[in-house]
Amino acid sequence: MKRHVLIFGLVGGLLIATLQYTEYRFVIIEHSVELYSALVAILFATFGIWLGLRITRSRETIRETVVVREVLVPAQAPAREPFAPNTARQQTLGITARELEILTLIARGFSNREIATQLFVSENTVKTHCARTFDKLGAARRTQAVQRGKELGLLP
Amino acid sequence: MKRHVLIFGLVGGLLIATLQYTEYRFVIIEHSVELYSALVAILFATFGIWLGLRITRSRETIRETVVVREVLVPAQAPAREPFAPNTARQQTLGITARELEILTLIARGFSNREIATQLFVSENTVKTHCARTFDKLGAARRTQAVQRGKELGLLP
DNA sequence: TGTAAAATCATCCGAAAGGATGACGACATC
DNA sequence: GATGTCGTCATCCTTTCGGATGATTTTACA
Repeated sequence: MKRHVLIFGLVGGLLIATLQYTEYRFVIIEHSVELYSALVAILFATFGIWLGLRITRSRETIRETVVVREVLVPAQAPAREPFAPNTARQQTLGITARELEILTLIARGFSNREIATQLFVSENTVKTHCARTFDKLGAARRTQAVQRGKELGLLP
Repeated sequence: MKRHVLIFGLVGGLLIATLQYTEYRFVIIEHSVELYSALVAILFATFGIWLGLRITRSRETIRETVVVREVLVPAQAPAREPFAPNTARQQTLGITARELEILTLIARGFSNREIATQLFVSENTVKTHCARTFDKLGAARRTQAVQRGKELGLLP
């Protein structure tokens, strides 16, 4: 709620500031009353809409809790057929087998250190592979690399 | 909620009062009406956008879950496209809608900062949600959380 | 109206991850 | 033998993550 006031105040302040800045270039106009009325109208129209949406929202939450019961179905991962990575794409991207191997381990949620232990290499090596892979995939983070890998068919 | 109305009205009234007060210190030009209108339009457009985003955000999560339930009824059908998160598992794990929302964004490869920007919250908040989600999933890293989420049918 | 759950935000601190860069050996190929 | 690729390892530095903890606000509900 503090934010509401803050933002409102900000908008107001901005308006005032702008008006003050342009002070010398403006004169009072004859229709200012109508203008202000319009402003107030807009303000309260928006406010009304906001209020309306807010009220109707509480009803939908009730409907939600009613329906909750009828579903308890697990509905889970279908039997996964052996995954075949897209080797063509891998080659066009210039991703080596080792890099894909490490990307797979990243996707399984391992840290660099854990990967290094599993592959019997140093953590620095893993990081190098990571950096190269991220570069080839255009990723900045490992989660992004995993996502890209799945999109490109490199990962299951 | 009643307090919202009060404060909104108060701030609004204050804004109007300020505008009326400064009215006497302004000068006019020929196109002031257009400029004025444009200014007000821009301001309230911005305000409206913020408002709209805020509203849709709150109810989106709710509506989402409702739709999801209807889709989930035909259960074990493999039709892959419309993904239905495993709500039962989500509830047994105590993962809230917001947490799942953030987990989804993590899976898409966004950083905490990016997620914070998208959801209009602070990075600290995202981190809090992350920590809670990781705890509930028994994950130590975000990649691991994503992996667990997919295993449990929370993510596509 | 009071309460409990969610969501929000913050700060401190250490660990993990990432960027940039250089280097070295194994191996294949031309 | 020169060249190129790949895998390996390192250092320095910055950014991002994650853990722990406390606080306030919002929302739903009894």
